[in-house]
Amino acid sequence: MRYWLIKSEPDAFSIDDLQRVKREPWTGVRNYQARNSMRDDMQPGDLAIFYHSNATPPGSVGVARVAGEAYPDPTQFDEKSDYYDPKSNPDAPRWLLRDFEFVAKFPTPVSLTEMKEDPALEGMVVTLKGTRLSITPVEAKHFKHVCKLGGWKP
DNA sequence: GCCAACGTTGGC
DNA sequence: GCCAACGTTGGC
Repeated sequence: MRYWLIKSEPDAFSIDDLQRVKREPWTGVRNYQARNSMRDDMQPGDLAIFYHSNATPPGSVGVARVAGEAYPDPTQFDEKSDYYDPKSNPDAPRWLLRDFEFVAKFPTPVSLTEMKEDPALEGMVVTLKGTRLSITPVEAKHFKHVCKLGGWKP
């Protein structure tokens, strides 16, 4: 079992949206490192902190679960999509994704500021300066601590 | 393969 | 809206 953090802008897709739809394909990731995490490193059942970026305040708001295996992101072939990638070949798709299932919304959201100030979360990627990666691995102890701060028991 | 220019992310 | 960080692109 591995742990992850996935970022989403709540204006585009929030934890409430995930709670409503229950399961969502994580479309639009166009960064190779993040793609490799989804393609190679995730296992069905892994848990991920759901993080709101570009929010007020930014922070961790819940938990999602990796649902199923990696498959091609359909938006890369959709000319009308913002995520259309004309260089991606349908015979060898460049962008793969996973579905995520809703697990929990934290009773108490954990702001980025709070995470940065907490010594127990030292070294967690999302708290480091200049980290723009939308999908990052999370250590088990960090995952558990964020859940505790959020008032949720795994 | 270097690296300058450019685009994007995302906190503030 | 600003801008630091940093990934990508493309000329050479």
